[in-house]
Amino acid sequence: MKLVIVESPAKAKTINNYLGKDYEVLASFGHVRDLPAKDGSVLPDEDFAMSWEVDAASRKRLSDIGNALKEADELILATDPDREGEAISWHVLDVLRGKKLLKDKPVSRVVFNAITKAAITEAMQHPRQIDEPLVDAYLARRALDYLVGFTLSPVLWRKLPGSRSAGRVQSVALRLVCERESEIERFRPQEYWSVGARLNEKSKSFEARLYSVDGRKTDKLDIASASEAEALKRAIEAGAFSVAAVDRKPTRRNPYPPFTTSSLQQDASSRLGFSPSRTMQIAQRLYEEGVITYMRTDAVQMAPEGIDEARRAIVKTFGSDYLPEKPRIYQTKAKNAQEAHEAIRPTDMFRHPDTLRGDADKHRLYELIWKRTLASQMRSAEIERTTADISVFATSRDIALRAVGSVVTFPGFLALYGVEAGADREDGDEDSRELPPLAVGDRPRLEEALIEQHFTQPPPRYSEASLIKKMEELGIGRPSTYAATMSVLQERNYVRLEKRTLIPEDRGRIVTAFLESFFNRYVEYGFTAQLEEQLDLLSNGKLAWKDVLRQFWTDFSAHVEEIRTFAFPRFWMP
DNA sequence: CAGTGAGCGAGCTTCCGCTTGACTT
Repeated sequence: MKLVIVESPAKAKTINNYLGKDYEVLASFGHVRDLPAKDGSVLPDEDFAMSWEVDAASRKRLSDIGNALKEADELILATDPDREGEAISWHVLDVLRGKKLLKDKPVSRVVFNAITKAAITEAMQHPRQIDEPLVDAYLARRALDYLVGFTLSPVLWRKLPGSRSAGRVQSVALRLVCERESEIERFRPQEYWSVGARLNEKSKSFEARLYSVDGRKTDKLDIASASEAEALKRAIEAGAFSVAAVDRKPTRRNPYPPFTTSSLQQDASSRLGFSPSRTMQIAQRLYEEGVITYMRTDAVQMAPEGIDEARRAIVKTFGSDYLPEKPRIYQTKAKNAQEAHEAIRPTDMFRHPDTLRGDADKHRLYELIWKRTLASQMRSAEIERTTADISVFATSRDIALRAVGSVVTFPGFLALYGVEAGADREDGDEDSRELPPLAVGDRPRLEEALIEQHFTQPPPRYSEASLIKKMEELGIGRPSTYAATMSVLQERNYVRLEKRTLIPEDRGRIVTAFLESFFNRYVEYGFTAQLEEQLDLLSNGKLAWKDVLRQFWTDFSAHVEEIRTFAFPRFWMP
């Protein structure tokens, strides 16, 4: 019998089915050990010695694994194919060796990117050993996070009473919220006017907007006062109209890629009103029931089986007109993506949402995943976009208007997964606006000249979901921790959630101001990205992990000492 | 003499990332 170790029990169950009787698959339930949450867990002065501690729950798991190992003649470590996965294998192996349970039994490491029979069978034929440089990169990451957090936090306690914590991830997330708030406070709304006309041709009304005045194209903010707008309105009212040019252009809109953790959290937030943590709780249940693939992922790729099933489901549901000739392949754009899993998708595309039993939230989330997955493989929507240039003549000014309309000539994926209003383009409403059939030389008549006052708007506050999206873009945090980071910022009273937007508390803003002033390097938006570059070199064997840590610690500790002993003026203390 | 209050010292907080139950409500 061969003993296989993976991290999650649901994954263990699936793999057990694929591998059959000669194997026993057990779950480690995540990292089996961690640094104790107290001082001295990493000792820079003792060559960065790290002390590991097995918690009570893991102790039980490890003894189960140990007992199974007694009956087994081989150990196969099959945790995720990324840095943290390699570390889990290393931790498990290190504990088993420490207990002298391994004897002389062979140990190997296998990795697969999708939990499918083909991928696992293939992986089993290519075993390797633990990737030590990758484990080293984990050790450097783990130690650095500990040293930053457990050094900066006490400095904060001392200098800013009431503050609670700082860290590589949470402090940057907090900074994003605070900087956005400052932008909003600095923002001065600017007045501008839109000018246009409601015209009529062949008994059908349509709207045209001001395009140019005296031969110069007008920009959004060009008409800044009521008097200018009214002058233009009078000129339009006095004029006559002629269609000078009509341009019809077919365009297409492509579907979105399948869900990652971050994009699922965003869409569940905007379309269903779920918080990221609620989304993850529901997704976890769907995963445990075997209904969806793993929900903590940064990959947009689907296993070939998934793509194939989606394509067959499209034909069955919509007919072959909705199926593109070739499968769509998506590329991950997120920085720092590890792509240890595939995208989040239904495990069975023929499991229609309406057949899913269970509560309403589960049904709604599954329906969103099902639709997004299916849509991601459907044909593009085809849209005919018409642009009509209309000159205004017989009036005091040289004015041109432009009318834009578009008609969906083939819905494609839009039949299933609509584009959210205002989601990614300002002129989104024009997608559905239809123009009458216009031809050059037509003389539409004026129904009404239109002017309207507007003010520019400040940037919006972040929601939990949009902050996570931003963090993902910066490569900060991981799918397994996005929701947790949102909770930390609130528990520390650094931010509060109001109408699903994040508002920084005074305490959060003071902490951010302090960190920006005295530890700017460590809360820069690119700090994690720079760290990741070093970790890449490390995992390629081009750097030694202790050298990376030593370089970091030399600068960091000297700087901390300087700030820690600096006598702040009394007024600093709140 | 009892109550008050100044002053002192001890103990506590804290990171990120991987994973579920075992808790309570």
